[in-house]
Amino acid sequence: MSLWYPSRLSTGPPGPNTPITMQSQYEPSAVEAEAQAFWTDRQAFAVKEDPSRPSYYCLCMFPYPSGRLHMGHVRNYTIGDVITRFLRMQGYNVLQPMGWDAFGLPAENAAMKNGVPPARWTYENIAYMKRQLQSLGFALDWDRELATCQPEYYRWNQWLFLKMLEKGIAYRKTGIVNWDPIDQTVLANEQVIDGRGWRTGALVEKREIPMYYLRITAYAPDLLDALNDMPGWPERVRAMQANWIGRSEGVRLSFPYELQGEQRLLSVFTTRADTIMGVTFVAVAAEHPLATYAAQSNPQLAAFIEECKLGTEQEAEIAQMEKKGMPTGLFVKHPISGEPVPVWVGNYVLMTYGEGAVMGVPAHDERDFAFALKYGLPIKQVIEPAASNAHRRALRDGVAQSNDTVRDPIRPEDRHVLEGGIAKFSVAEWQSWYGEYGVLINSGKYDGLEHAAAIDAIAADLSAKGYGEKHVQWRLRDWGISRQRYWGCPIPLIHCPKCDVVPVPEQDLPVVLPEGLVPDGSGNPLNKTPSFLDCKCPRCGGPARRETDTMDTFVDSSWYFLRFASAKNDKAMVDERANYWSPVNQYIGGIEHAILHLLYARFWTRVMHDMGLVKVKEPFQNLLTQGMVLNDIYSRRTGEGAIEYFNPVDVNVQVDAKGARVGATLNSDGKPVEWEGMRTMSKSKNNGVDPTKLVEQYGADSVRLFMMFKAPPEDTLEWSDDGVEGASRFMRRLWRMVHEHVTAGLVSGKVSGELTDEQRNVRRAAHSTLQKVTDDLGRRRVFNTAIAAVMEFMNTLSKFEDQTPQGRAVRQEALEFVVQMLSPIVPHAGHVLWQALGHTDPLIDHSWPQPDAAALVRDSIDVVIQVNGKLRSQVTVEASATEQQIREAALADATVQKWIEGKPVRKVIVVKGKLVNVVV
RNA sequence: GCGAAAGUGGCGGAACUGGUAGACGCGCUGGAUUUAGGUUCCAGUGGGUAACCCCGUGAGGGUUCGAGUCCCUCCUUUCGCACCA
Repeated sequence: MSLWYPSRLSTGPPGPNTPITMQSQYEPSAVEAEAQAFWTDRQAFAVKEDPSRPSYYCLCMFPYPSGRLHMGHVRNYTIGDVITRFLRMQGYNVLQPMGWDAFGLPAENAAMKNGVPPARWTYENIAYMKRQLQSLGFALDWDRELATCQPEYYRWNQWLFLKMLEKGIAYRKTGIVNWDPIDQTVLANEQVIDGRGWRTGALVEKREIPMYYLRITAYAPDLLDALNDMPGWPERVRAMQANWIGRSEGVRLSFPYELQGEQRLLSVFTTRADTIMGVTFVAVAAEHPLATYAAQSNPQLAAFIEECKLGTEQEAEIAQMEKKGMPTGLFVKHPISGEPVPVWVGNYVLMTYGEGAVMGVPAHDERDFAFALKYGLPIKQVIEPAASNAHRRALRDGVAQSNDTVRDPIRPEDRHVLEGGIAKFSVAEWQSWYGEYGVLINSGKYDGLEHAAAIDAIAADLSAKGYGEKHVQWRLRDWGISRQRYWGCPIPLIHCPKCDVVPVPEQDLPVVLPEGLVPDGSGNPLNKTPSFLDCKCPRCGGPARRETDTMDTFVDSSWYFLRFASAKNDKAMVDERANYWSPVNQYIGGIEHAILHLLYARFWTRVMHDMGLVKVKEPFQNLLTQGMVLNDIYSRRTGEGAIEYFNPVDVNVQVDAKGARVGATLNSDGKPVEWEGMRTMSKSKNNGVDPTKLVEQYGADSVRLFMMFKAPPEDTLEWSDDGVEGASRFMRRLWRMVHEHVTAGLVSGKVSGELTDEQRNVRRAAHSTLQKVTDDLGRRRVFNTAIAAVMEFMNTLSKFEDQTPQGRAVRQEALEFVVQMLSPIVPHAGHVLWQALGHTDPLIDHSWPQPDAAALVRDSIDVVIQVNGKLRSQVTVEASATEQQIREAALADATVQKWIEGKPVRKVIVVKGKLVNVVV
């Protein structure tokens, strides 16, 4: 239903100077209803593969259907929509799909709270959130919608998992999980609070259970190398991924020992083999076989090991907890000196990284130092650190000469103190040693060698003895995908008492997850569901039991973008259409996914590529990581340490005469509340903003405009109601400007003939604004500066009052530019204003305008003049002025003369078209 | 702890390639319109100073004719750390 021109789009253009009746008031709800109805009726954003046109795949990370859209979603999808609409106007065949990351823990938590099956909760959330998305006017192809909890989707997880199993990419081994002994259930990390189960408060135990892993480590070198060839990704994301994959070159070496009459080896990996003569102990993980052996005859040690096993597996916590250890009483032999080295159990040694054992060199490693100091272990210096940063870097990079002098050596009197046990030296002294490269001392035949040469020599000797070799170690671990939970994709395996683990045959896929179950917190409900559990062994036909573990939800999100491109194919996981659309040209989502999701998707795509399913290997060509949305937090202490949080809309902020914040009070009682700064919107801090209410109050366009204007896409965005108000004010201003113009009669925007100076200036501003906005939206992908440029131009245009036919033509062209430039951001208003300006073609099908080079030409340029680098004056010169002419004009300027009076001019620097610097 | 990033007016930000610091907006101040509030419009708004000018981009050094931008040291804040998604 159209409120303004019921038949405009079918009856052709009005004649020149036809009086126009346009609603004088901007009513966003009516405008948005009309534009959305128009797009829906035409299925304007459903796209087909068309090899004759350049394709563009613009994708935002699909949401978890948590119940309601939050402002982070709105920001994410608005960025994607602006890019989509801009590129569509540039002539691309643009795919922008949407779906739902529908499996996951929150649905189970909701089920426990409300007794509603996760499936129902999820589908209701999807329905609600879909309406919210539609109200924001995103140019989405809803024909390709998918939810990962649908069997039509997850059957292909299962299918590919079985293929991976065949190829050895998927395999079974044991892994450690958090076990709640009261609820008899496995907990996620976020369900463990201070080492206790979130519901039961029971001390959480670690359990080893069989799980399935995907061999992502086999792809580690390729995943790392390819990062160098991904210019469309932010540097920091590539750096984070590279660190995560963590390639490190070093030496794997072994400490021989005798146990129960047998010769064995204790292996460690180190990047600092040059410090090997400084080893004074070896630490092993609590789970290490040597620790287990020693504990058999040592109850104290056994107790300590149990304590370690209770501890966290989380890297962040391990790194920050107190380093504790206990001697095993066992000794191994130093692989070079043959001297006995004590073996300790350390709570900071991870079984899952490397060999589960580390060599301790207290003099040159911070953690080892802390450990040695605490337990009175010897500290032996074996590296003389280089004095200067430059020299240190040179040593590290292997470019230092071996005869480079080492300045500022440790004084000999400091040295001997260290060799006899607990050191009596200052930590400041010692700190200059650790983590540094230098020249070896106290290392026998290796004395005098520098870092790289020392490692070479030591590795060669170890290799000759069979005690070690150079080795490349990766930090990346294989991807454990088993989850002992209900609401996920079933792992398609069957346990047969006779045949062990048997894959579900391909023709029996999908293994459908029963949707009616309600988890109650005591383990996976699938284990109590015989209709799911009981089955026949596909191999022997005997009674068997179905696997009840489900897959990590990162599996679902590792290939959904390929499925969007192969939507609704019930015969295959993906098809030729995926090759038309992929890679995703622009991927947009939160920085919090910088490592895991993006790395898993890169891995999964490579696996599909290697199986010949898709041509693409690297799934995301360009990546934009949008920042978070923050809001103020207001609170009040309510005695007994309890804190009550108040929503910012209920708070009145007091400011001083300059507008600086001086305090805040609660609207309802007028009493002060405390401002705790700005944080991400959350329920617990009561600082959320409901997108639906905002759309009702201001309209989707104002909300979109505010979010794009407030901050660059990658930065955090601070919510402000005043800011949305400002965006709304701008929309009314835009509306009024077009209204005033068109009610005076329509004119053509084709400008020809002689223009006055003012007309030329306005026209130049219009075209240069268009040039800037095109660059900002396209190459730079920043929207706040594009909007600012349009605002600035509108300030110019509002001062232009020329009502001559020529002046009105200039204004018509300018307003058409404004509406077009803003239309990716405020598409509803754009749609209606475009018609108001007399156009019969819908704006979404109109191509993006091109600036006219002739309109951009300037006759004169303002040149800034500095004297000794300080701004002193300004002159206007002809655009064609030579460097010599600019210099003369600058020196002739009266103000400049005053500043250089009596001083000889030493130098004059001329930056063409911009600036002159006179040095006196 | 390790890894990654960011610090510019009262606030969000702009300055893209080393070249006029503070565009644009919010807030604030004064004025016009209005019965009033709101809306709208006009003017002003980094600090110091009577003024000329001086000082100013987290702190301190450096390179340069010229530094928010490049280099070094330090401080603060935010994000990630493998079962939240």
